[in-house]
Amino acid sequence: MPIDHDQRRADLADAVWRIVLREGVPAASVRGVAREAGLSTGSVRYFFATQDELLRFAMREVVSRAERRVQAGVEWRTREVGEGDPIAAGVDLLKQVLPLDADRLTEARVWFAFTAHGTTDPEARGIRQEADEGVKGLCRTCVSDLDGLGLLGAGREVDVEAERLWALLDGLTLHVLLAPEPPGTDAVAAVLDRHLRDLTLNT
Amino acid sequence: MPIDHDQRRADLADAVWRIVLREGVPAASVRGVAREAGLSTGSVRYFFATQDELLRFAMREVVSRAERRVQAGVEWRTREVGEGDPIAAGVDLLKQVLPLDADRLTEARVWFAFTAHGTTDPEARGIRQEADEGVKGLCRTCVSDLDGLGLLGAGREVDVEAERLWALLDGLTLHVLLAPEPPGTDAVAAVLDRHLRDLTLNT
DNA sequence: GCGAAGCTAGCACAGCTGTGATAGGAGTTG
DNA sequence: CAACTCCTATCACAGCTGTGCTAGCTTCGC
Repeated sequence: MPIDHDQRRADLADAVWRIVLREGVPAASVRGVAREAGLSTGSVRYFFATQDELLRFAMREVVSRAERRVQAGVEWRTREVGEGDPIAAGVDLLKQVLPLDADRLTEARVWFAFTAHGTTDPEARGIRQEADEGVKGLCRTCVSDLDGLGLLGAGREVDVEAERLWALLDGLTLHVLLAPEPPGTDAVAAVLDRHLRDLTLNT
Repeated sequence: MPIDHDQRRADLADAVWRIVLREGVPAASVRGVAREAGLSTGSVRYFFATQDELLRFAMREVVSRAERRVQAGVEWRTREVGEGDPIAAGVDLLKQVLPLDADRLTEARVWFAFTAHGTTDPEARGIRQEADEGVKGLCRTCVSDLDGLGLLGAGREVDVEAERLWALLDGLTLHVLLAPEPPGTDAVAAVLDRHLRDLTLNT
């Protein structure tokens, strides 16, 4: 019975994650990952010809997981928007990409590490930018939904507000990751709520 | 005539910066830095006993430069606040910590690389957090100045707004660093201006 | 039984790493 | 002149790195 390649690759990506979390991207050597996964370097290199390939796969895995979560959130959201509170709907959607529970915190940490690694590796940089487009789109959706409902304050432009909301979102993520005592879920949600509510005010 | 130690250490920090910019923190090996600075590893290690010491010094150098710049900005600002436009004064002050010219862009890149490295090295993490306190304080100053002038919108809390402004600032920095076509100075200033102006609106 | 995949483990190579230790060349001071 | 400090360069050690290569193991299809 042959081995499930996808499963193996996912397991190896998992091993990469664990090492990245403990010791950072540079420590994710082929030998280290092999040890972490309980395999030999030869086996690892049977599934990933080169180290870069392995690392990039592990990085893309972050995007995949986040995408699945957001996808589910979007469907759930369409109901909520219809039910009346578009602000709360926006907050709930944006919270999906913030590291507010253990799993997403792990993802965000790994993601951040790879982002920094992207300063060196152009392909990693590309993956980051691709994912960023998605998040940016999410922010734009929130703003233009408000606009569509006639709730966007007078004198506000969708472009500027989307950009601002996006920056706020990434800033919040950064602070949850780096602060000595990270803001709690409620605090983050409050900031988000306040921001979206401000978008309804006339300038 | 003996050598100026401070100057030498600064030169070595400079060499570290150049390597970090080109190839990332992990590439800043003792040998590499020595080569970059035109010295031998022995010489480097005469001024920095260990690699960590060298790296941490290079990281602190970012903070030193930024602090000098902001310090100057603060004095310049007190005049401006008095002259009447506290919003513009706030924008000008906050722009000091954003990577809006070549020098500050360089600093920010290096800083970001070290921040990520801080996930591994606790001392680097500490340096980041210390500097973050400064930036956070800057944001708080902007908000509470508005409050002091009676310009803060009704129903707004200084704490929440400072936190939000800080997140926005860090998010903007991140985007300037990572975006494929970074927002221009004007766009960033516009976002900042819009944000500060919003703070004067009643909720 | 036999061969052919699919997968694993291990070795070898060349090159890098941080750091300890030591020898030598300047320049100043006695 | 000698002794001294300051600074530099170099060698050595042990250990890590990515990757090429090969031998052996299972498990399948015939």
